[in-house]
Amino acid sequence: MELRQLRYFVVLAEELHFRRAAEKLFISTPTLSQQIKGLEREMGGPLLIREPRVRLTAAGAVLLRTGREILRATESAIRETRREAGSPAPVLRFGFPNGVPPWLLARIGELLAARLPGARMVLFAGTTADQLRLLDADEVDLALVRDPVEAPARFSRIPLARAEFDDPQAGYTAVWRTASRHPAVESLVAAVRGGPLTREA
Amino acid sequence: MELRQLRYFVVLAEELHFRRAAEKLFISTPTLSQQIKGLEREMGGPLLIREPRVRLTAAGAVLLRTGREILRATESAIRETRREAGSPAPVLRFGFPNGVPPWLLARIGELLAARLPGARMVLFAGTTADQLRLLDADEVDLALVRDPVEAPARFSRIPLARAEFDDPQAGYTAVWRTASRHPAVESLVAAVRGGPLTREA
DNA sequence: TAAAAATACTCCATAGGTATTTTAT
DNA sequence: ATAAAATACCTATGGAGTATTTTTA
Repeated sequence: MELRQLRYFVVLAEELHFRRAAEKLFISTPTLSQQIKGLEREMGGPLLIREPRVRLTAAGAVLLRTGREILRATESAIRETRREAGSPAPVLRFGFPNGVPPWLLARIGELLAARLPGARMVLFAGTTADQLRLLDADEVDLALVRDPVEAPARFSRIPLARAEFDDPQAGYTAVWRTASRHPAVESLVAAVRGGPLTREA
Repeated sequence: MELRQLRYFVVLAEELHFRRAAEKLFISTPTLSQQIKGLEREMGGPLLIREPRVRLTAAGAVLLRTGREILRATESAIRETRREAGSPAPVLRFGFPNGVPPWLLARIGELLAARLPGARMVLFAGTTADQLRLLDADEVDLALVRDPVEAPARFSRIPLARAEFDDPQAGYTAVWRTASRHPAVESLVAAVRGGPLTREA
């Protein structure tokens, strides 16, 4: 068992819906299916009944209870260890364009909290042009910009989400200074790496 | 943070020696180094002082305490969930040749316990020829045989350890029926996959 | 100079993706 | 007809290996 599987399972057990859970986790449904199957094999039986509606089995209920406990303990361990290491709770200065879908900001906040317990986000709204200027001036650590982006080489980027309701072509890309070693930036990029999230409406 | 990193760190914190810890974990020292470094990056500071002797930092001590707690909670969660799933504690019927180094049996037992809490091993000693016969008769699930092995196609195999003190050429290979879906066999093979363990005397 | 940990690289298992099928409402 | 989950297949990240260097008793 790995914590990743447990994080996935707990979200799925709360949502009781593969697609919604996968969206919350910034992964695809097949990936979620696959990871849950792996967990079920290790547990020696199904954790969820899939029909007619997704619901927990007795074993699933046990793993939800104990799993939450483990995740809570993990966050607390990270927080305590970081504090003892003299590492201050990281603050992510985060720029975003006007009109960004609120759910996207919320998801980013949740991801950050799960990876770096105690971390804080400071938000800066502004146009895409503003974002790049703030990045350059080192006034934000990470910026969300609307596609298409032309980012100079000193910036790194990763596609984050495509907002279909807005414009089929318009998506959002996270941009940061390549030189940045900000732990929250690293965590977020690691968490999101691999796949843009698509969410309708 | 993943449980794998925590398992590695706890063993390392107990051994206070990279090579010995790596052996216990059936991995190489560079792999251990790399995983511990990843953990240290996430914690924002060193967990161990490496010179002149490996010892814990204050942050490392915190992570050792909390990490043990998390691993204990994880084992308990697995055991409870498996019980609720109606999955009986798996019993691994394990054949081994006379003269196998005792530390190898002990390591295999530890690995099994970590992956499948509550699992039991039933041991069968005998010659290599005995082992293959027992496998064929489905009287053992997994057998350790001395190299070189000629195993028919219906058997799968994975190199486990090379006993250098015995004969530079002599190693041990784990063999099981390819058709076997025994959870303990799968767990052990997953745990060991990737690398033979070499241990002197 | 021996032993321990870290680097430098290479490799591959598997987490994760897209496309498609199956199943149930 | 539609939506949800699973399946099939492919890609590529990063865990793990071997070989080598650095460092310190």
